[in-house]
Amino acid sequence: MIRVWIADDHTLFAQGLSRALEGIPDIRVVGIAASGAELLDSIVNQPAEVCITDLEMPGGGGGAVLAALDDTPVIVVTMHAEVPQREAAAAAGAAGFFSKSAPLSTIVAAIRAVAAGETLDVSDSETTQAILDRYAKAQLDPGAASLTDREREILSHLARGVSATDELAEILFISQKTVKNHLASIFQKLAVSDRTQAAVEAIRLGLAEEN
Amino acid sequence: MIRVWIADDHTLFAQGLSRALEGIPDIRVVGIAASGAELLDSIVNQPAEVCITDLEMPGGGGGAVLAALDDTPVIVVTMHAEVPQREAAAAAGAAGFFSKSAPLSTIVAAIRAVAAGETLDVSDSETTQAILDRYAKAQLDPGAASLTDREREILSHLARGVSATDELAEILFISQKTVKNHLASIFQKLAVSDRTQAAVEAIRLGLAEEN
DNA sequence: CGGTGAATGGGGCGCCCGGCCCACTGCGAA
DNA sequence: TTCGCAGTGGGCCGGGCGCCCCATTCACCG
Repeated sequence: MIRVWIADDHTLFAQGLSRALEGIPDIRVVGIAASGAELLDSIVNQPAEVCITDLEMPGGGGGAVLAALDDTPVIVVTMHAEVPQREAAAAAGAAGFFSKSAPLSTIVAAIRAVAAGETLDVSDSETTQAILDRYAKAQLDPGAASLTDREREILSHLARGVSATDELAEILFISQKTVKNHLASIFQKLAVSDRTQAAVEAIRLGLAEEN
Repeated sequence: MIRVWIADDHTLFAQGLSRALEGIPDIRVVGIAASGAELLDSIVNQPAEVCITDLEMPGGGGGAVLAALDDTPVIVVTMHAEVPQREAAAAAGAAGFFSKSAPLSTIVAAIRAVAAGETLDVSDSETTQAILDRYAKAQLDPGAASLTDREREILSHLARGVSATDELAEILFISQKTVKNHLASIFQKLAVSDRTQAAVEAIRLGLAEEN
């Protein structure tokens, strides 16, 4: 579980990014700040493995964050992704640099990469891309990662509110007994004890959107 | 259920806003576009009640959207929320105008307001705020709206994976029988038949974050 | 060719869940 | 003051859920 702090004066962006990251099973947003100073104040009580910050902010921008946080990797996400900003951020110690035009999946991969100790060289986009590819897929819990296709399919229905054994059997064209067998296997892998907890976990893992 | 289109070349912002709005029970994001032209192309096949767009975008900005969509209200959300932009957007027929520094709750209220036919006068912030206050709370399903405090409390625990009757009773300091009575009342109000469906619905209604 | 695991089924069993009655207390509104 | 409702609690009962055994088929892999 990678804990992340977000600092951005564009509240909508920060809240939206936070919500989006909440859908990533191995990432948790522990706080949102509207300025670099606010972030530095709060991160003491609420530590994190990675910080995401904008550069230009009223009341202390990302530069202060880069200067103050030596042991926590900082990813800079800004609108003005020109070469001067890239180089300035890199010189200040940024572990990554991305435009707000980048897709969510890129930021997610970058968070995992810098959390693992990687530094994304802003001047070498090829190497950066290669590193991001290696961190593209979520580091799922050992249990969730071993789910089979059929089990994931059942979980997606559970996450949408199809909970009765007979309904699941009808949808999947299998006997009720097989549904219960799959569920028993799911319970074990997710370390839960009933289908309600399995549904909650399935939603957290983002399985509701599949199929 | 208010259907919303989002057009913004800042992919991260658009995806984040989309995710954030998905947590609002009476709003559904039906599409994301990276430019105004892309939005106008796609909205034909996938209609919506409200559009949210940035102004400056490569490949057709929000101006084209404002000009083309007469019957669908358009909310402009941009970083440069200066007076000239506000007035230009209003003259072009924007139903609302907000900075990306605005909190999510403001945008949510604005979506509901313009979906109901209101026009948010960009030059009169007092009147605008009064209108937004009236649309601050979600238009919940008749069932969900009649939930009592205790029922909401139980749902919030369900949404976090506390599903067993004895655990719920222990947390709430009441007997297991009372827990089951509350659950029976919840099932009726939410039109569901078991606690798994209730948990899924509770998460959809955003009750997991409460308490 | 044998092994492993996924997917499909079966039987039995104990217990909890959900549905249906009911009662009492306390608070606020009519 | 009376009425309604939220919150608390009880009893009863049938059915479904979760858990434990088991078998068969098929694909893949060493």
